[in-house]
Amino acid sequence: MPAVTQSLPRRLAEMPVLADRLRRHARKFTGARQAILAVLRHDSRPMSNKEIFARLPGGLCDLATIYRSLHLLEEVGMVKRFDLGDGVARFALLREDDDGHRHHLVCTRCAEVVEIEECCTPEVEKRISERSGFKAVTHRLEFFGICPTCQ
Amino acid sequence: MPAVTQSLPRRLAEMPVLADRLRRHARKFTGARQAILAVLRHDSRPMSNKEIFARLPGGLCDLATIYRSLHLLEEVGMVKRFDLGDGVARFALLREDDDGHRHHLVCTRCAEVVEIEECCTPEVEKRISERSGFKAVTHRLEFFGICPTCQ
DNA sequence: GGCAGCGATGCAAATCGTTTGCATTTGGCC
DNA sequence: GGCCAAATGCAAACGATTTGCATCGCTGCC
Ligand SMILES: [Mn+2]
Ligand SMILES: [Mn+2]
Ligand SMILES: [Zn+2]
Ligand SMILES: [Zn+2]
Repeated sequence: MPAVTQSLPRRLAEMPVLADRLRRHARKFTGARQAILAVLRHDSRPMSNKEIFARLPGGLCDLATIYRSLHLLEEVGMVKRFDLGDGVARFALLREDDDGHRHHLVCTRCAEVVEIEECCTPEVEKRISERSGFKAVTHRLEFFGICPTCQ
Repeated sequence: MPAVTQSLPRRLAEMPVLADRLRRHARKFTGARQAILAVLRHDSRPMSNKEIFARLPGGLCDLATIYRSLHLLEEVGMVKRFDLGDGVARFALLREDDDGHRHHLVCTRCAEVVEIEECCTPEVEKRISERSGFKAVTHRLEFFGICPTCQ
């Protein structure tokens, strides 16, 4: 049980609100999507397609549908994609006013994931942009280590 | 032509020295490995297996051999693996006294890669370790943006 | 509430990067 | 030169993700 400051539990949107966000984008609120959103709402830890699939009531939908749904949810800004360095995409629900920028600490033994509150690069990003001539500079930062349990 | 400060050209080991580093680990200095190291020595930008393969004199070795060779070179600390976020592993030669810790700025349009000199997290890493109880904390940090050419 | 139409889904096959089994070759060392 | 473990070629296997296509089911509209 890592002692890191977890970000405060953000109030998660109710299902009808999520349905609305989808319809606003001319997307359907299907059974599969409802179930996927329910899973993501239940646990804020970034989850892979397979993890989500495994938590769905048996055979509710095909794995391909999960992949397609998460793409769509990412497009409309309802989920954020994370790359924790193991070649598997993970997703977490986003509040409507959240850009999802955040970082994690991942145990390299058991893959436990802890959200990190720091973002060390507010001004660094600007400095890099100025020096390089690159525009729209963003960053991806993840920490790795061995969790207390695995030590 | 990005204006970013490229890291100073580090003196690269001569081929015989590289051969030696391999033999010291009881590994053979084969034709394939010699060619792969030559490619990496010629261009310090992190390169994928396929990129290296493409620069090798026609059919000098199989792609599988490149994969195996890079694993081995990584094991003995002669190359460093980078993950620039596109699902393809890239590798760069390491000097004997270099741990290879560095960061990059990647153009999301044309994939141009620029090495970044900053590492914003010397003390952050320690703070995170203390707060989380995780040991051996490291980090991976990459920047993304749109290069001058692609803007 | 019923309907048409477009978006969504299931299923299977395809992709892509990477790994691996196995028979064969080769570099390093005496 | 010869031995032998290490290295290689080739093709098949893999795991994550994507896609083609026929079918199905939300939604907006009447
Ligand atoms: Mn940040
Ligand atoms: Mn760093
Ligand atoms: Zn752990
Ligand atoms: Zn570019």
